[in-house]
Amino acid sequence: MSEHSQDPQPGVRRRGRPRGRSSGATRASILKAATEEFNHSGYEATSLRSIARRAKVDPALIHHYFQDKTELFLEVVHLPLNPGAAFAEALQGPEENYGENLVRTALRLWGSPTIRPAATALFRSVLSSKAALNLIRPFLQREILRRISEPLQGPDADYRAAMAASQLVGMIMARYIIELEPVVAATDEQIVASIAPVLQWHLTGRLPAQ
Amino acid sequence: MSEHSQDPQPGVRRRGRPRGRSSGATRASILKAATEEFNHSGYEATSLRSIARRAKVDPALIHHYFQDKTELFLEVVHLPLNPGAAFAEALQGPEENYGENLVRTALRLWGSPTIRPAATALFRSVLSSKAALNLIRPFLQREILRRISEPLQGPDADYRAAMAASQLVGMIMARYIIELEPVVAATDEQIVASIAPVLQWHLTGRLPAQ
DNA sequence: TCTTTAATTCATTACATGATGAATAAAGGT
DNA sequence: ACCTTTATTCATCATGTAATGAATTAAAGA
Repeated sequence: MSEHSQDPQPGVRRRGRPRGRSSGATRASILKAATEEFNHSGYEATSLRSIARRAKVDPALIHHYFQDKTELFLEVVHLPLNPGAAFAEALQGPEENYGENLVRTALRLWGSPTIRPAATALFRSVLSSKAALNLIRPFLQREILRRISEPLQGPDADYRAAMAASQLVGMIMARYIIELEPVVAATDEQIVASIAPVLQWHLTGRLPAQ
Repeated sequence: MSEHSQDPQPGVRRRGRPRGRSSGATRASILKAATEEFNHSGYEATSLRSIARRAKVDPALIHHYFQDKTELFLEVVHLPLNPGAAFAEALQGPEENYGENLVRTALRLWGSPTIRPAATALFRSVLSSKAALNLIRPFLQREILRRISEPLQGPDADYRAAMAASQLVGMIMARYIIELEPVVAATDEQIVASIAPVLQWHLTGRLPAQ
């Protein structure tokens, strides 16, 4: 008889549409759970089931909202990410500010609690396989590096932009992916003080005027 | 009748021990195939079957030589890798050479065809999941960063060592993992010229004397 | 020559995964 | 009141995975 009682067993949802629940909420909670899981384990090692578990939802429900795993992943990383524009903006002012503007832009992007998990998820997943990397390398070249090298002059502008990017990427890795203690603990201003001159050096071959 | 003929069907090996084949050879070829696969796809996305396929061997044979997947992976990355000692050696001479010595050490390590695939395999696999990262972060702190910060003075030695490491890691990523065209094409000397002053700056807060 | 040991493939197990197609229950429109 | 749409779980499938235990063949040792 107790199975005919209608008290909702906690944690287990009854089959069928629940009372007064608007669609957007669970869809968003699936996206949130997916972001966290992809961020933690990368694309390959994340299973739809682990996402469903985290979102407290049946795995099949994910397929109701998203066609398949890759579509879900793309939505996770596409939503908040448009770094190209941000970096282009960083290179507006006078040349001697490029370095500082770039670090500050990166720190601002990764400082945002909506952008950071998506961005690190993308990082993790892309770095974990050559195949995934080949997919986004053109985007990287075109959308990021191109914009950085554009305002530079000289035949090796591409090389210098890439070297600057390498320091930026290294800093992001150290602080947000590897999470090296001293880099995590440092203030944004310390990071700027360390990194801006380096970017300036890579980009222009000169040091910032002090 | 043709199935009773004894001409060896090419590509398919007969069951049982083959003629005149010494153990070490296939074991080594499995290791080589594993290195390549782990390097290409990272730990998670690499299957024992894909390794077996590449080594032209039955999957079960892998278990004959290696207990399980993780043991195989550990052997792939443990064999050629002892970067701690190499970096410690780089910090022997006078302080004004630290930067240059460090880049050259990194370039030499990654230049070796036996070290490079194992090292990038480790990179890929470790970066792709927080769990894997937590496993080797202590090693990283103790074996690498500690050695870099040791000869430095000042209260923020750990921070400066970490920042230097961030530029090193960024360069390695750009050149060997992401494979940005201009960085791949650059000569070792160009890289040294770009990176050594940066490391020097991070480590000592000063630029190299020119 | 006989026996043991090693190298190999084959057959199978147990399980996780992504995906699909119901079934069920409520909401919303007519 | 009906019908359609939507949100949800359930049952199930096909596939791929790591792993294990034979079976088979040859080498090595006695």
